[in-house]
Amino acid sequence: MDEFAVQRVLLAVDQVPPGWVASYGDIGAVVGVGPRQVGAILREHGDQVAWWRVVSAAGTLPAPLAGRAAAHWDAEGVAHADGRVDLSGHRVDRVALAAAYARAV
DNA sequence: TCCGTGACTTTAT
DNA sequence: CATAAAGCCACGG
Repeated sequence: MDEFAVQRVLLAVDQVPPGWVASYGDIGAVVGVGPRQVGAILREHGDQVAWWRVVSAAGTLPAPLAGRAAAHWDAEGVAHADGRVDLSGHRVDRVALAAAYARAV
């Protein structure tokens, strides 16, 4: 396991503000790892960050996770239906995320 | 080193 | 909207 990649991914997820979401691809592009690796990292260290703010490009998450994320989405005002987030109005700008990440490093 | 696997993505049917 | 296919990258056997 590449611990440096883990740290970068967790830090990037930390830059997603409440009420907003990013896709695995967004996070991966910012920290320089493949989207699949982002998922693998969140699977093991997701409990340390706001994992519900990271969803697939289609706005979905595996069934069990979508169920638990729903409460957070409601609490933060993220529009969603049938376990699927509405990315049209809550997806963070990839450039802004990269900038926030750069400041946080 | 080859191969299967996965919280993925994009394009084409 | 549902499938399929190909690309993707790191990990473990």
